[in-house]
Amino acid sequence: MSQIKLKLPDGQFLDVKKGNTVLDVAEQIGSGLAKVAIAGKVDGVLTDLRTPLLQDADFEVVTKKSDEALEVYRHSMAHIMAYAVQKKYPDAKFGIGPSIENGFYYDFDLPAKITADDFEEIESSMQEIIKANLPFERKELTKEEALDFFEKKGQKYKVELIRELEDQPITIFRLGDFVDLCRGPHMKSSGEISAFKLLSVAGSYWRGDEKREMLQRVYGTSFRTPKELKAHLDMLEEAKKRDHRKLSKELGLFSTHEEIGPGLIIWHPNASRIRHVIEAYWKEQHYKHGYELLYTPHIGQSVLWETSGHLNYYQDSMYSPIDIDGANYYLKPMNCPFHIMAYKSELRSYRDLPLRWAELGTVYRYEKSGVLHGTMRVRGFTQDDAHIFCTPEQMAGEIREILRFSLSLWRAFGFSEIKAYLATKPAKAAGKDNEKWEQATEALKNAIIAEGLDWEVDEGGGAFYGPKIDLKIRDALGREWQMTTVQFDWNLTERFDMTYIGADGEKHRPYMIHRALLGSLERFFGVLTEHYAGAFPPWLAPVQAVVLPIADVHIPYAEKVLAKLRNAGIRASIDTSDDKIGYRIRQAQLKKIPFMIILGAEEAEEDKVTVRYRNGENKKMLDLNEFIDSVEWRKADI
RNA sequence: GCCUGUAUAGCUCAGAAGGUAGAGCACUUGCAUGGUAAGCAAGAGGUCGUCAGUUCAAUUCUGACUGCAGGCUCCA
Repeated sequence: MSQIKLKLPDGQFLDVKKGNTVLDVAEQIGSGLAKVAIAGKVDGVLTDLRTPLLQDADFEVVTKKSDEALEVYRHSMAHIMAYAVQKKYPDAKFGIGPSIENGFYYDFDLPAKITADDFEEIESSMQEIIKANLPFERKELTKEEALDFFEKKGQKYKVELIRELEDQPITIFRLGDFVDLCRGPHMKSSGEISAFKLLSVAGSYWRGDEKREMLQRVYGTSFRTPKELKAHLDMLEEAKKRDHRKLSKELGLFSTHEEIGPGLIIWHPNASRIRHVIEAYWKEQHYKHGYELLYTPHIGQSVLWETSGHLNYYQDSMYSPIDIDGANYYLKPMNCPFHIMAYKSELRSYRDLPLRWAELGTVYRYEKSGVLHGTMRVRGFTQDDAHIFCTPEQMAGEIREILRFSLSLWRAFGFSEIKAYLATKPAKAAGKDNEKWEQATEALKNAIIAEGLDWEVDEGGGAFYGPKIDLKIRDALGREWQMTTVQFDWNLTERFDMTYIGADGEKHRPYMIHRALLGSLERFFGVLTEHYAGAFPPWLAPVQAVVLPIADVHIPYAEKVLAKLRNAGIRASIDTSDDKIGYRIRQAQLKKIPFMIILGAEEAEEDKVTVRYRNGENKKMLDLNEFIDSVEWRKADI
C-alpha cells in the first residue's frame, strides 16, 4: 500500500497510508482529537470522516467547536428530519435538505399537507432517532448503481440530481432506513445532536423554478447546546416584537388600504415627521457633498421609455400606459431618463463635469403580490437616487466619494457594520468592452479597499450594462439588509447619445453612475424602525419630549417650559389630559418618547425640571437650559 | 404569480350542533387634582372581508374573489 503526504495546519507533514479515512488520520494525530472530530477539511473542502484519502493534500480536522461543525450538525439534522418524515409518510419523495444560516430545511413531495400541528409528532420522532444513536453510514456507488437504487425507490428528484452529477463516485448516506443521496459530510451518529426545533413549513419550487413542482419545505433550526438554541429562539421572538408592521400600529407610523391598493403606503404624522428629518438631513448632506437636487415628473411618454430600453427590458415591472390626448404615458419605474434629459438640455463641457444630480424620486414598479411586505417591499417607493455624469478619468474618484458619503450616512443613522459586495461582469455581457469593465471593476474594488470595508466578490452579479457595488448593512439583531447600490451604466449614455465636449474640442461619451444610498425611503424606514425597535434616537424621534404637569395647577408652569423647549427647536408636546401622572408616563413610555419633562409644585417653585429618560432613569430638579444643552436634538450639521 | 395558512369592534383576541355576537385596551361622558408604567363608574361602538351556493335560516358549511401572513421566484 502506498503512502500519501498530508500537510497539517501547523505546517508539518504527515505520512499516512493511502486509503485511510479522515477519521483514521485524526486517530493517528491523537485519540483525543478523533473523539471531537466532526469532519475533515481536505484541500479546503469539508469532507466526511469516513472518506478515504487518496492523494497528497492540505489536511485539517474540523472539531465540534468550529462553525463548520455546526453546518455538519445542521445538515445531519436535515437527514434526521427527513427520516422522521419518511416514517410518517413512507411514500414521501425527497428534494434537497441543506444546512442554511441558523438552521436547515428539507423539501418534500408528500401525499398530505404538513402543518405546524404536525411538528410535535415529527419532533418526537426525531428525538427517538437521536436517542437510538444510529450511525450515519457512508457508501460509494457508481452513477449507474445510484440511478438504479433511487429509480427503484421512485425518488424522481434524486434521480434527476444524479443524472446531472459528473463526479464519481456518488456517495449516499444511510441513517436507519433512510438512505439519501448526499455529498456529506455527516456526524458519526445521530446521537451526537442535541438542540433543535422545527420552525415553519412553506411551499417552494423544485430547484427554485416557478415552472416546476411545488414542494413542501420544512424549516428547522439547531444548535450545539440548548442554551444557544434558546438564544436564537429569543432573537426570533425579539424580531417579532420589533417587526415594523407591528410597531407601526403601536406608534402610529403608516398604513395600507385595500381601497388604495397593496404595496402603497400612507405615511402617518409620526412616520412623516421622521421622514422629514431624514430627508432634510439627506438634502443638506447632498448639497455639502457637491450634489444638486432635481425634481422630475411621475410619468413620461412612451418614446422616452423606448429610448431608455425600459419598454423592452423592464416592461414586466411597469404599469399599463395612461392615454393622454392619444399619446401613451408610463408611470416611471426609474428616475434616470429624466436626469438624462436634464443633462441633454444643454451642451456639456468637460469643465462642467462631474455633475452629481440627486433626487428623492418616487417610482412605481409592479411587484408580484406575494413579495409585498410592510414598507420593506412595496409598489410605490421613493428612491434616494442620484446620477453622476463624469469623464472616464474622474470615475475612480467619484466612486470613492460615493462610498465615503454612503458610509457617513450609515454612521449618522446608527449603523456601523457594513459589508460590500462587488458584482462583476455577468455572462450575458460577455465579450463586450472588456477593458472598460476591467477598469471600472478595478475602480470599484480599489474604492472598497481604500475605505477599509469588509467585502466579497459577487461573481457575475453585475448588470448587463455595468459592474456594481452593493452595501449590506447589519442591524441591531445582526440581520443583513441590502441598501446602498452603486452601478456603472454604459448603456443609457449610449442609448441617449449623451456627450460632452472634451479639451480636444471633440465630442466624448460621459460615464454614468447610478447610486442609491439608503435605497428607498420606505425600506430604509422599515429597517430603521426595526433597528431601533421603534425607540428612535432623539434627533429622529417624532416627538422628542413630552411635558407632563402633575396636576392642573401646574399647567401654567408646564406651558412655560413647553414654550421654551419649542423655542429651542425641540419637537415637544404637552399632555394635560386629566389622567394621573403614572398613567401619562405609561402612555409616553409606550410611545417611546425619549424624554418626559415632569413638572409639579417643587419644580415650579424653583424653576427647575425633572426629566424621566426613556430607559427609566430619572433626574430630578435640573436646570432646563442645561438639560437642553445635554441632548443631541439634531444632527450637528443639519 | 405559485404553495400553505388566515380574515369577528380602532387594537389584541374569545365564541356558537347553522337560529344575526363577547372580553380587555383604546374612545365618549361623569366623579376623582392625583409625584414616576393602567384611579372609579357609566356609555357608545360590529350588515362577523366581499360575492355567490347549500339551507326554513349562514358570521358559522361549500366555492370564488380580495386583503394579510410565512415561504418560493424576483428585488430598492
